[in-house]
Amino acid sequence: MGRPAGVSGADTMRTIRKAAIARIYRHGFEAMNLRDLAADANLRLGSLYNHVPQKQEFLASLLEDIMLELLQDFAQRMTGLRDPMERLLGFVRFHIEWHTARKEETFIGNMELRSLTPEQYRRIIGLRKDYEAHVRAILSDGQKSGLWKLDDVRITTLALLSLLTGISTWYRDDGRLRQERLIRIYQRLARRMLGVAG
Amino acid sequence: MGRPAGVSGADTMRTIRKAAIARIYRHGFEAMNLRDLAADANLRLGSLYNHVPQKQEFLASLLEDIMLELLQDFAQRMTGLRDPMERLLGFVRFHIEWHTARKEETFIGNMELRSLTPEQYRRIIGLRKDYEAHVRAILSDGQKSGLWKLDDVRITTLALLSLLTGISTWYRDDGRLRQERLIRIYQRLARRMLGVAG
Amino acid sequence: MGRPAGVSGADTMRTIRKAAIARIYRHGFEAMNLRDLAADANLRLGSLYNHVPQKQEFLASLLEDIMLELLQDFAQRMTGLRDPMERLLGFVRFHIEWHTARKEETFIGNMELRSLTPEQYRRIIGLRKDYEAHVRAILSDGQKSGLWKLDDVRITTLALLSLLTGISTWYRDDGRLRQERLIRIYQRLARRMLGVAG
Amino acid sequence: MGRPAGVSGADTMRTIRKAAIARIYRHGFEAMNLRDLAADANLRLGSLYNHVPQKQEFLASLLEDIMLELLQDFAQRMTGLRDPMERLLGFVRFHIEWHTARKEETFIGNMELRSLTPEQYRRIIGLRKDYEAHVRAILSDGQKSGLWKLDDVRITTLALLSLLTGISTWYRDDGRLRQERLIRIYQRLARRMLGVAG
DNA sequence: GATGAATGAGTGTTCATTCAT
DNA sequence: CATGAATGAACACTCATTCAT
Repeated sequence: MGRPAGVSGADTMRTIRKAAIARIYRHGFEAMNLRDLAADANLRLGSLYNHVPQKQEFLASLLEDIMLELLQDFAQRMTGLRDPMERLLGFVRFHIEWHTARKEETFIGNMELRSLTPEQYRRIIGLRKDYEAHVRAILSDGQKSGLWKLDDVRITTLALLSLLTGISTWYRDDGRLRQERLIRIYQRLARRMLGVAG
Repeated sequence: MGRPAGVSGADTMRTIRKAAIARIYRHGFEAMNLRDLAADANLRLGSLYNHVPQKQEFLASLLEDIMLELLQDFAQRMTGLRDPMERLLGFVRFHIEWHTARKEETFIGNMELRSLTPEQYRRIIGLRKDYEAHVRAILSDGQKSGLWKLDDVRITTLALLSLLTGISTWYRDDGRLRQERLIRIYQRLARRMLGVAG
Repeated sequence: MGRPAGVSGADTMRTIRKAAIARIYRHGFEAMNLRDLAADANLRLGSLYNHVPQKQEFLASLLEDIMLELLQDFAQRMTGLRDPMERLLGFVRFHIEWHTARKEETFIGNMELRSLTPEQYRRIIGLRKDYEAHVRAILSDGQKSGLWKLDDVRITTLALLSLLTGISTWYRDDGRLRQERLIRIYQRLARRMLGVAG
Repeated sequence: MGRPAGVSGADTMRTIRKAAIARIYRHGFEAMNLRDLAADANLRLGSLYNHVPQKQEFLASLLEDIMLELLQDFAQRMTGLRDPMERLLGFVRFHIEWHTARKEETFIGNMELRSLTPEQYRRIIGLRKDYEAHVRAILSDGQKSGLWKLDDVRITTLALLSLLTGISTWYRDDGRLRQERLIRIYQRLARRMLGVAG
């Protein structure tokens, strides 16, 4: 009943988060019950609460972490890129790589916002807006420097994000398209959409 | 107690469906409880079952109806259009009009598939594929007739659908953009994305 | 599973309240679990919630009803009595009769105040103060009319109430003292305590 | 982690008991959870068990200690008093002093008996009876020596105890009455109640 | 002696579903 | 058709207790 040998809290936590993401991805947050989640982490239900506060707050922290990681990885990838075109292509590549490698995370990051309390919703949606703002900055800079001429930068940002994020709804690792090819196709679609010869 | 004057069964049914769609839209199917739904239709919980089968089957029928209406409206709108470019622009207009006018329906049509049983899932997803096939046919025909030259028709179909459907995640009736302008912008984005001068 | 023949909601409610009072009396509110309470009323746990809102709110409503009944019965009994001495003796009789006939109710009415939320506490304690005020009025009137001469009316009120209410902690229906004799003894103690020859 | 400097086991124990008494006083034994209790003593839950046996047994030992202290302090105070009247007044003073100085202890000593196991109950209630017996002896001796003439010594003992113990339900250290005055008032009430001119 | 972690047995509460009236 | 009431299965969450470290 006490602590088994060689078990660290941080490890357990990681296992729980992974399992939660998988479960939420498959059937949604509401449909995930904590008994099963505990079982995934080789715990009894009660033990889960040594790691997780409340189901509801757990979701928020999960989504927040996902968004923070996304932002951080994005920042790192964009480091050093100046030219808007270069940044555009870099962004497309990054977004697809992230959204295919972290398919489950991004999916629930988009779907489960409605399961948040209003307060939590504001917290997470803020991070989302940050990401959006970075993308908008790229389009805006390209617009200013005459690289492309858009009807509406704001709308085009949202359109571009929808276009790319949509991938996560059908992408399968074992699908017929190698990821590299997928990136090339979407980079071209993006360039064209902005009216740059592709 | 008998039926209150002036209330017909079909009306009640419509009220229930509307209320269900609104509730599912806001917080998801799992989070909709039937007592509240009944209240929306001015019924007590027990009475709901005079109109609705099982919660689960109710969802399936809701989604099916939505998809059938979408397909039917689409077919009607496309009638008489031959030229792929004309069809493309018509489709963009139709899709946006439908997805903004029926924002809640389309949203749950995309989100709640995972709440279906496998059997129901197959049933509904089939209709979805039909819609997709119609769109793919447009792109394919344009490709054959040399109107545009796409890397991958299948992928581009999905991309186009994501692009357009994404609108329903942020569109607000009272937003700054009139719908007509939105359609124009997206028609241009679509044309450009296919590599047709916009 | 539906409603059994000949069962009325009001009857069930009465049964539940009675059972709850008995259970709370014996082991306290916290120790009363709703599964057992339901069983006392021949219900399954879920059915209890057709009659009871929340455990917490149920307690408050129980205590409130007890206090309201006490006040009402008190008012009725005091009707027509003017002379402070008559009222004093009438009050002693009433209080003992009520607190022995309704031993369980009064006991939990005194004990379970601490299980209330602050809000509920204020609600109930207000009624209690009303009862106290009625008793104080008797002592005060007697003081004014020179029937007795007390050091402190307020304190004596509390003392008198403690004196009488204490009975409910040891009184047993099958005890050696007939109730009538008990009343006589306490009436004498009360008169004496106020300094009136007994 | 080792023991922090300057903290002895006995101190910790005292802190825990104090905290327990305060918590039980406020919301009852059942409502006191050990995690919070540990926190009060600056401990984590697990560490509590280095000091405290079982929750249940802890309560019994708490109540027993309280009763033992009461008895011991009572015996000490009564030492040397012979005359029943002197003993009566001495008892009233002692009881009030103890029950106001140790308000929390006496309160839970009266309230939490029902949370004991039958075995523990017998153990504690025995001590209570001892105290009662001492008080009864005073009344009985006074009766024999003709100091007062009571209808029923046993009942009057209980009445006297209720009268005095009731103070602990409303007494506040910062209240309007100085303790000395309170004692005088109650000594008078007691004398009068026994029919001795006050 | 202190701590983090695990555990099992509850415990209140929700909810879809059924059915006599 | 509407309704009140019953039911079982689930569910999130709590808590006393234990024990390797």
